[in-house]
Amino acid sequence: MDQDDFRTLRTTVYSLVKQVPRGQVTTYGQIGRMIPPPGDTPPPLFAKQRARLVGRAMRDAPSDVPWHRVINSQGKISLPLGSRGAAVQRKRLEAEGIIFDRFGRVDLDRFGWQGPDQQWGDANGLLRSESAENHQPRQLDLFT
DNA sequence: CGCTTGACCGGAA
DNA sequence: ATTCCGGCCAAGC
Repeated sequence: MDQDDFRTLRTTVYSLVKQVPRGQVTTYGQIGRMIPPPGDTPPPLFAKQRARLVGRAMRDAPSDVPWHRVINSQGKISLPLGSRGAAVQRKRLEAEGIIFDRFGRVDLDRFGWQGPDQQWGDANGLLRSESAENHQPRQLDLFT
């Protein structure tokens, strides 16, 4: 994983995020799971999340990337509470029709992106099936 | 250089 | 539900 790989990885992240339609959201982890592994990386190792990298990529995303449609696995905005960015993100999402509950959470079952269509995925060499399964994060747990 | 810091995440307690 | 922990990894200091 050298510098070039990293650039490629970031580019992939951006192109993926660009696929998220207006009015829907995705999560850092979901994007992270769709990134193709760099050639020499053993799958088990790669299977680990790269969510943090996605977050970092969003921090300095080009203006044509809808970074605001990426939130955390809890359905919440991840920027520091009360920060400028957090307010902007929420405002943009609400402008797209996304609803926040009183705890600042978005219902991922309702607004969560289902992933790029197979067509696009194939054309862009994305991971499929097991390793890239859409695996929507749950907000409900098994006990309640 | 080494050490700390996050727009993270899932599992365990 | 909430907290904690280990794993992640580029950036900043």
